[in-house]
Amino acid sequence: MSDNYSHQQLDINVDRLHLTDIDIYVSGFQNCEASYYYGPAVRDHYLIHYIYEGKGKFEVNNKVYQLHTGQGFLICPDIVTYYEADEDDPWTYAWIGFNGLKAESYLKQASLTQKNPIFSTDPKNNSIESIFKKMNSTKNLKMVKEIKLLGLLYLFLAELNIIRNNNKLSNSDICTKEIYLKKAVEYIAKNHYNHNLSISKVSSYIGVNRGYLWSIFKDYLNLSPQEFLINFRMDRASKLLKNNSLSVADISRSVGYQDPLTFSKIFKKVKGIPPSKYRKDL
DNA sequence: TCAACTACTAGAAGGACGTA
DNA sequence: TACGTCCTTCTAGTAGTTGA
Repeated sequence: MSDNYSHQQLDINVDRLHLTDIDIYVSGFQNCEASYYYGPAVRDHYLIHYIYEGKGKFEVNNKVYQLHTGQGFLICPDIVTYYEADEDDPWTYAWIGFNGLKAESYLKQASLTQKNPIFSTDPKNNSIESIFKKMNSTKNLKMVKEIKLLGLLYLFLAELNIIRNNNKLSNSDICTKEIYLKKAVEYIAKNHYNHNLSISKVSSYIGVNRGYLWSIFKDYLNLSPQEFLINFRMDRASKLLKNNSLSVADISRSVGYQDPLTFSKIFKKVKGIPPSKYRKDL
């Protein structure tokens, strides 16, 4: 089973699947020097930059975007990007990095995608800028920093949605296949992966034919439903192995395998080493 | 044309047993 | 307790088909 999956539309990477809707990775602020650049490089999460002032260029997918004050750009996971501050009027920007089960979906609702990574704000009523300023003001906080950033990120996505009139979107605008896929992923993730779950049960729950569900998974994730489920279980098991009070048998039952031997075999196949050795190497 | 389904076959899951 | 090998059962993958 390959670790690298190229996906047609959703860009969901199984290695980075989260059990939460949104996980905040990083946030920051930078007053760049002339011609300061980053890349070409890839990120393992979504990263949004907002330009407070100045100019610069952003390159992705062989396209070059000349950007200025009040604009911003999205970097998607596993996509090579390059950005550089202007020589005469270098930009000052803020950024926030995140990932999660609903990251892709929320960005899409705000019309921010790999193919459409640029956004612009209204200078007369710049609610986006005030949100990023509030994000920057959390830098000295400790316990509540992530919670506050999470709230501000949701607010940013909602504001962007309003700016682009995407709040008029109805469910009928969302592809049926994506709804099936989302329901399947949620069914697996929300406490069904740790039971005796088969792909037939998932397809029955959604109300589509198993073969048809397989083709949807392949189209969007370049994975079969079974591969997705196994990857999800092994990812969860890897996290549980950090807890030394749980035996391998306990963990195998916790991720849906009644037989610890079967679990060990599959874990070794996916991760390359048996669970006991994986724990020792931690 | 494409969403959705059918049916055949390969291979994954898991049980039994042995070993360290 | 954890893992390896062998074997059987049955589930999942997918090419081909249907029908709106």
